[in-house]
Amino acid sequence: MTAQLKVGKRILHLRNDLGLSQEKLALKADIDRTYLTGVENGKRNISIKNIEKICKALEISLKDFFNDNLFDLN
Amino acid sequence: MTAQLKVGKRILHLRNDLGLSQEKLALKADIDRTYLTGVENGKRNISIKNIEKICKALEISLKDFFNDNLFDLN
DNA sequence: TTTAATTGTGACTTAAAGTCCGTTGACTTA
DNA sequence: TAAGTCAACGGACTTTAAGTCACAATTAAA
Repeated sequence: MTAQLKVGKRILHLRNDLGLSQEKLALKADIDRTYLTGVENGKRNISIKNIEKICKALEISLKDFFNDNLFDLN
Repeated sequence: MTAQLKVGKRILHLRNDLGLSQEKLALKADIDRTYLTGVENGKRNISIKNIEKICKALEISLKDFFNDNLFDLN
């Protein structure tokens, strides 16, 4: 699994926890809804700036965002 | 402090722990030497793919890379 | 079973990422 | 003082992520 897909899965999971639609989250993060779709599906090689934007909208630190088994070695 | 700068500081710190020069690490990570300089100095908005490349070269997981006070909530 | 909300896709432009060439200055050691 | 390593920087490129759009497809709910 690529890193992009891991990031996408993580965002999807956290977004569902908050009960937000892609559109609501995209608005909150000030990014395009269809871009967020691409990120969640691992189609976009997202940058640290946009990861940070999304983390802020998800109300989570970068530390906690990556603190998941997904991001363990292999 | 921007997320880019935090990433740069983290890479620098881990690189020094391993006693590697920028050039050695860049070679190991298969990225450009001058690009790594920019990343370490917080001038580059690095993507998740390249963060992963550098983490592999630093022999650390993404989870551990971001498991640092730098990446706590403000 | 139509309507409405939500998510996914392809294609595109443009702004920036990333590479490759080199130079410079600081520091170290022979 | 010459030679080497290292980090930072710059110009000129090529490649790719960011960002947007119209529309299709899926799901929920009425």
